[in-house]
Amino acid sequence: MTADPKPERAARLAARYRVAADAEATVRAYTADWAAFALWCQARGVAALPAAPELVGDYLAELGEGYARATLRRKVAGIARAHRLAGQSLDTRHTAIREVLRGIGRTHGDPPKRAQALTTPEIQRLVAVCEEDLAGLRDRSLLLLGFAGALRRSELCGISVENIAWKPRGIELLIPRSKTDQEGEGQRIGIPQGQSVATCPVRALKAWLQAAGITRGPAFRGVTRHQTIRDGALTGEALRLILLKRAQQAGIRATLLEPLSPHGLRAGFITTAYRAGVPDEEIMGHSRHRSLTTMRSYVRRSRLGSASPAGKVGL
DNA sequence: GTCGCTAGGAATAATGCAGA
DNA sequence: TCTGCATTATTCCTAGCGAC
Repeated sequence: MTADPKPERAARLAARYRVAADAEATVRAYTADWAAFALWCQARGVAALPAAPELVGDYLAELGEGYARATLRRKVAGIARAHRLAGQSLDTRHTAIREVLRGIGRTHGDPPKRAQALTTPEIQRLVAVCEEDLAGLRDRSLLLLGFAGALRRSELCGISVENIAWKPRGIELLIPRSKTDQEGEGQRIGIPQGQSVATCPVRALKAWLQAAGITRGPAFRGVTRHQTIRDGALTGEALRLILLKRAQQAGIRATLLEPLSPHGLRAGFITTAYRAGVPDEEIMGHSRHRSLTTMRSYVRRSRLGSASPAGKVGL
């Protein structure tokens, strides 16, 4: 009797889908975390699998002074993940792990760095330094669309011409996949025309696409200094470098706790919308936040400005 | 050699969810 | 409602590439 090939195929498919279940970034991070822990165990002549919570606690304590608590937490998740894959278990809530993490946080904890919120005045300054050549048109469009759409850098770089629906009063943008849409169901946001021609994201996008002759594929691409357009989409890192360059030209400076990054476009939109009195649910609908708490973390930052209660007590 | 990127790795922030 | 956890995206840094 020959074996039925179907179960074999099903097993292969299942294995392939198990691999695809986690994002590439997660797999990369967890693999590195596990490799580092295994090496540490090997150097001490102890087994990494299964690891006792006390051993993981010792590992964290040794790493403690060099890493942020967020990183240590992820390392624990990576080690636990390796245990699950091997059919073992690691109690990440064991006091030997939890108390070490808490202790490291209390002893060496630094305030987390957050992207500097780039609000309308900063956007105007950034846009003003963009020239009328191809790179300038592209950068202006990138900055305005990223801000107006409250887009993450991956979403901004991932926009293709096919995802843009031109409407009489603006555009409708289809975000095919995002951090909060892992299944790729797609989310649509509307970007209306701006009141000022100089800062209108819709006009800026149209100007860039027309000048670059882009009619399909990635909307935002590399531009060489000789004004030729590359084929592929810009990477997130390229976007960050572009923002840093424009910020330097515009005299916008980063601070130690609030560095400049493309995420500042998103943070800036939320901050500006909140200051303008836009209701929470409308902001969340546009920024595609599912959690009010997360969205409000941006709102708290905005209160550092004139809207802070501390600014209203007559000091 | 310079510019404008891309690629890759390590570290860290952002995010949503489950459970207390 | 708050907190902690797990997951994922982003940041930062460095090296390298291709076009001029």
